[in-house]
Amino acid sequence: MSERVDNEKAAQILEEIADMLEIQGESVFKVNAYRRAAENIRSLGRDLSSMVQDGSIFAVEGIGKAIGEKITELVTKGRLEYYEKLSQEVPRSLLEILEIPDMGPKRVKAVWEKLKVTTIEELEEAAKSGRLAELPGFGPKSVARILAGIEERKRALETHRIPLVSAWILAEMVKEGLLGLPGLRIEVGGSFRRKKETVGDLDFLVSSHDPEAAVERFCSLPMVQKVLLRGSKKASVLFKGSIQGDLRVIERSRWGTALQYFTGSKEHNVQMRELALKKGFSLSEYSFKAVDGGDEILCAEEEEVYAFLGLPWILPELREGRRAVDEALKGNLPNVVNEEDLKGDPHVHTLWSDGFSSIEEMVLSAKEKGLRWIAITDHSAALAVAGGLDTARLRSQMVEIDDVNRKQTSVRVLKGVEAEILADGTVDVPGDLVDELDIVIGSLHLSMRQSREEITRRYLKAIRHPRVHIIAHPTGRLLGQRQGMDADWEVIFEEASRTGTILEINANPYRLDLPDYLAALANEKGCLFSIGSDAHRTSQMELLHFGVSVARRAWINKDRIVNTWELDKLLDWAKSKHDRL
DNA sequence: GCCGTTTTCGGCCCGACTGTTTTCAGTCG
Ligand SMILES: Nc1nc2c(ncn2[C@H]2C[C@H](O)[C@@H](COP(=O)(O)OP(=O)(O)OP(=O)(O)O)O2)c(=O)[nH]1
Ligand SMILES: [Mg+2]
Ligand SMILES: [Mg+2]
Ligand SMILES: [Zn+2]
Repeated sequence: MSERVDNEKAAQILEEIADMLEIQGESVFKVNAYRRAAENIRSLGRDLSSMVQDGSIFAVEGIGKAIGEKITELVTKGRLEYYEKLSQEVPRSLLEILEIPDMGPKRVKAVWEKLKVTTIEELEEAAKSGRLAELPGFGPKSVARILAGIEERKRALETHRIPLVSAWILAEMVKEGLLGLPGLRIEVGGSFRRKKETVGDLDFLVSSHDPEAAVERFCSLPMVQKVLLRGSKKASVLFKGSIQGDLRVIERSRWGTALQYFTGSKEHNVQMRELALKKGFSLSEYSFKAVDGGDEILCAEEEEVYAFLGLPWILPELREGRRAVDEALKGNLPNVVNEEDLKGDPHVHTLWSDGFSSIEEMVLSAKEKGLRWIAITDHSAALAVAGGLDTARLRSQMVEIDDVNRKQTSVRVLKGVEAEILADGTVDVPGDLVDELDIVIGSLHLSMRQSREEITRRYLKAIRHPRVHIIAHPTGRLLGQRQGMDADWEVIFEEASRTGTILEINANPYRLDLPDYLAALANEKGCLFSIGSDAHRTSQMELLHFGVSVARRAWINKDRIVNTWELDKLLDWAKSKHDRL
């Protein structure tokens, strides 16, 4: 019996194949082809199995005949002979050694062949016994670095990616610590600037009149646990908490090319550099250099880099993979949403259920943010654990909302509910009051461990409900804590699109749900979106921008996001749902 | 292994830092 191979699993297998091939000494281009295919599969919203069925898998960038056939075998049979054969040849534990800093494929191959080392424990033993230092290319210093890497790995248990919001706090501390450098310009690049939901490290780009001092200050920041590497132009450190920090120092006149480089993604950089080569220039973080040895062109701002290649400036959130340059050349970049475009927040909790702020406090917070309306959407009765409101309490809440709306008019308060989608797909909408509700959110907190088929059926039923306007946090994932539910998202999104049921991008930074890659699929299916703070206290309304980032990363045009609509349009849209069924 | 408004074969981004090396390979960003 074999398990269903989902996209993530398939991507992992392709990455393992890449690692194993690389250890065997295969061509880096072949190895990169597997890595690129894996990366592209991760960004697919559609299930591989359905793409194998209709053959569209072969149309995915970076997937040709060989890899396409392997994926086909993998998802139809649940196993892949080529992978199993490779796994026989290359011990799996060698792939763990690859995770030790400074242990790349060449060195892993060397210790395996010459010292018969296949595990981290054996590597540690070989290092301590002095055998490792005798290998060509190794010496006392590299052995010490490797041992330190092994120790750090034991200490940190898991070197994992951290949520964007946690990185934010650390980044602010680092920036503060560098204040006062002469002529300082600083920006966080990498996945942080691209607003990826998690970041693997923090990448700081700095220019200063005193570059040496910049490196020095960075390496001696109080939150630095260890300096991993330090030169005149860059440094890498391990912050306390085992998150890595990379610093790159650059002349102000080269800021544009440097920021473009350090923002990535790697694939985007490669594509930019390939495009430059086609135009006869070699692009690096320093400049464009004419390949024929002619002039060097410096770019002080990022816009100039893109302009030089005939491209509009590309938003960092769009710079994943190789899509952005292709679409930019065709003039197909999305008209993305900005936080200022949001006129309201359609998902807010209060003291009435499991929130910690009153309706009035939430209104005040919304007003400060410049919002013109919010929807109070406390939980429905079925979610008793979260203090769900029965009909009587909901009626009382409505009285309070009317009252708040009378007292002030700057923020219009909508009457809503976050209604539980029950195990059989019926929605816990309070029948008596349904005509008085402006907005009904349907969401699922109970029986989340049902099968893929059952979850899909539940959502389809909820989407077909004439009163359910928004489906909130569809996958139910909690970053770093809980995997999202499995469901046939393609079918769900098609039905949401057909019925005009709005899909939420939950802006809570531990949810970000829909996640970017699924929101992108829903966008292709023509769905509408709402960005909801799901605030349970006033301060959480400040988190809306995380949802904005997800929407941008999903290439959604702002007119598909209902927060940007005039309120009347949204209310009309909600009222007319039965016409679209 | 993938890919192609100059290609179906011959390319595939470019540079910093480290340690070990007598001139550069390996790793990483
Ligand atoms: N041209 C080029 N640029 C690279 C390469 N590797 C990394 N970069 C650039 C682009 C990356 O966004 C940036 C920072 O590298 P990181 O390894 O920190 O990656 P990134 O921040 O994108 O993702 P992360 O969340 O840290 O794993 O450096 C490369 O091989 N070539
Ligand atoms: Mg990074
Ligand atoms: Mg980095
Ligand atoms: Zn909620």
